[in-house]
Amino acid sequence: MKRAARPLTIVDVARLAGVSKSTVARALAGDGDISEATREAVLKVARAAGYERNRLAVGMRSGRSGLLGLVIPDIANPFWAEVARGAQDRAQEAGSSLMIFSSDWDHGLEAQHLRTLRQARVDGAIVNPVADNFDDLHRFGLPFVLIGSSAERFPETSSVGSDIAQAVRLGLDHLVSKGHFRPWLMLGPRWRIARARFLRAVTEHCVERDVDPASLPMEEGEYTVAGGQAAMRRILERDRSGHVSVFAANDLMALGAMMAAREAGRNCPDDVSILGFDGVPAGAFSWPGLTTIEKPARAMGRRAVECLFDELAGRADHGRVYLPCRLVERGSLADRSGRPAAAAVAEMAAQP
Amino acid sequence: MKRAARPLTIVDVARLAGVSKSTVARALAGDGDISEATREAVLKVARAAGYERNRLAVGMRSGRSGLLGLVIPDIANPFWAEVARGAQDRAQEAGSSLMIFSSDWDHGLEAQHLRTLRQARVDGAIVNPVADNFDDLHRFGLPFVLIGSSAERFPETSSVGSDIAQAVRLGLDHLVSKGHFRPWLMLGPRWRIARARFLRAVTEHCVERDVDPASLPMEEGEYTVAGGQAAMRRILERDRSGHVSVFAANDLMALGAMMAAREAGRNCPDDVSILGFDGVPAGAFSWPGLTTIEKPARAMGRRAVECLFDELAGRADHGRVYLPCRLVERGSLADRSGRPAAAAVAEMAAQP
DNA sequence: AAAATCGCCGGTATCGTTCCCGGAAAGACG
DNA sequence: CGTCTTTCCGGGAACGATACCGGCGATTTT
Repeated sequence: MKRAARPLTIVDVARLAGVSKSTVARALAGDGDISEATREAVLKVARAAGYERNRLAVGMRSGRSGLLGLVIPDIANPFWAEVARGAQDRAQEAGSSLMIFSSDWDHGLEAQHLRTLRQARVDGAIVNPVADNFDDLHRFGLPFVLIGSSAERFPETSSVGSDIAQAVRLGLDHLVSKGHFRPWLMLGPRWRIARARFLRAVTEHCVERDVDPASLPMEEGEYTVAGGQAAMRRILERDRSGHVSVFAANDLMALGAMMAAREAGRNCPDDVSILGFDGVPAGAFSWPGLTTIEKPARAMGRRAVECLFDELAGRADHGRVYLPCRLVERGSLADRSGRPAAAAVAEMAAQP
Repeated sequence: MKRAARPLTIVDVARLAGVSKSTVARALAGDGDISEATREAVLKVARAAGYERNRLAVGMRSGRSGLLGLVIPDIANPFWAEVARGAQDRAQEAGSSLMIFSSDWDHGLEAQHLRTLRQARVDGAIVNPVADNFDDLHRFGLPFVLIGSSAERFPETSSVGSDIAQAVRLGLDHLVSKGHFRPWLMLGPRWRIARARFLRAVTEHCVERDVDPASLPMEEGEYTVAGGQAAMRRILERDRSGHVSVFAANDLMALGAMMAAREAGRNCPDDVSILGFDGVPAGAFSWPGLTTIEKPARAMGRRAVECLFDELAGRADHGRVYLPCRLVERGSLADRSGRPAAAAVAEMAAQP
């Protein structure tokens, strides 16, 4: 156990190998003017001596620190944790490491994190910006990639998100295929960017299918369990027409809706059908299991890192990447496709 | 928007302020031989010019990078994500930043992450070691603090964990207070260190209460939903004595047990009572809500960083810190304390 | 055969910061 | 007034690595 207190440097290796430090640097870099024989010899000596490259010094001289930044709302949120994991894995494959920061949807914190990243001389960053806080990003001065929503304001940067339009299509088609022709839409609060995107996707899909978007009933609430619970209570009050179907814009709201239904003595999926959106792990443990549309969180993280590398390499196409979502069927949606046609027509005609 | 492509250096600030770079360094450091007047002036110039300290260079020259490492099994696991969040917050308060790595319970990956941390010249690290992989840690060569379990093998390093003994006491006392005198113990697999600690705590508590530990029935399985489900099926097969109570060593297992009970047509909490251990968020959304013992994950993260700072400052007492757990009552535990005494006695006498 | 090219390597400057040393100015004291 | 501290600041040497330049043989070109 005689590990040297002070780590070895490149000149130590050079002395041990009987070459100059330039040669050692070339051997380590792997691409310089060096013969295969000496490279092997040098690397062998370096390994045997337990040399480990000082990435601080490398970053300082070469201008590339090998560090990447990730600024997300909250690492303790399961969705963002998945994103972080994907980014982490991809960064590691490329030999860089990730510095993760949680902004808690707070402008000041976000600005502070961006400053920290600049001081750490990260090569670039992946950011999910707090709504309306684009000034700090504009003066960030380093390459970055957006993740999540709200990419509209940055025409010159690339971004990675989930394909909301495709997800909504998937959800509505599934609802219809199970015999739910007029589902309630449970939306988030008006100031959230995600709400507008969700609603727009619904409208477009309705137009494609020759359905009047205005015919779909709506309720709204916070993107939380409590918000979904409250919204569901209002829905159950307004809708007395037998089976109630709900398409929630968020899994937590969907879970809340499930709880509200139970409180009201309604059984899911017999009396109430619920479709969620996100794919949080908790949805698998509820009863019944939450049928939902899963966002590709981990893949988004991976892809964002790849986009950032493109940006860094100068071969940036500034594209928007929208990754497809996946339907996860569990048990919260009743199959009503076998009902007599008359019943379906009656439901469609009913006014809540 | 004319941000300089190349960031300013300390000599730029020196030129702007009309002093030497040493003086600027002193002003920035905040404690050197410098008059209050010049410090103010220099800082003002630095701020106005948008100077930002290069932490790479600082780390290189001073030997302290301001970087901390955190190696955990999986950042996408809600428990570890909470730990990471706590560590992150505390590190930020102290002006350092955290590099997080997921080992996936894999020896090779863990070793690789430790190497990366050494190359990044982190000041120290917080590690939840993969079982039996202590060699890599021993040759890590940098200050570190253990988090989670398995601290026994490192008498010379401090560690932070949850107080399993107190948690088990809390759980067993609560079970008894609700009239569950002989709960099943649902344990993890034999090779996991946590299992032994849990079992030891149970034994100690039983001895204190003059109960024969061997009288408590047990089942075991993987620390997963599927593992808990399988274990619960075996329990229900073996125990035909009316109400079945289970103390699971892990929330995921508890959730699995709940699902198995439902499959078997048993109602929770009327026919079956379940107590979990961990405090994962999903437990709040199950039906019924999972009564559980919550580990102070975020506090553990914070505390681990503080211990690491102590270690770095040389004032390490190499202590073991065990943070208390908290009982969270939801609905998975029936209150049977009001039953006639005869029934309770009969239950205690019954053989599964 | 002289000149140009090429592969491979060593020496030196440099990245941005901190640390140490020495010196100038200012105050203290006999 | 001379000397001795004390306070404050500037100059240079590191830290560990890479970038660049130039040199030396060996090979190729004209």
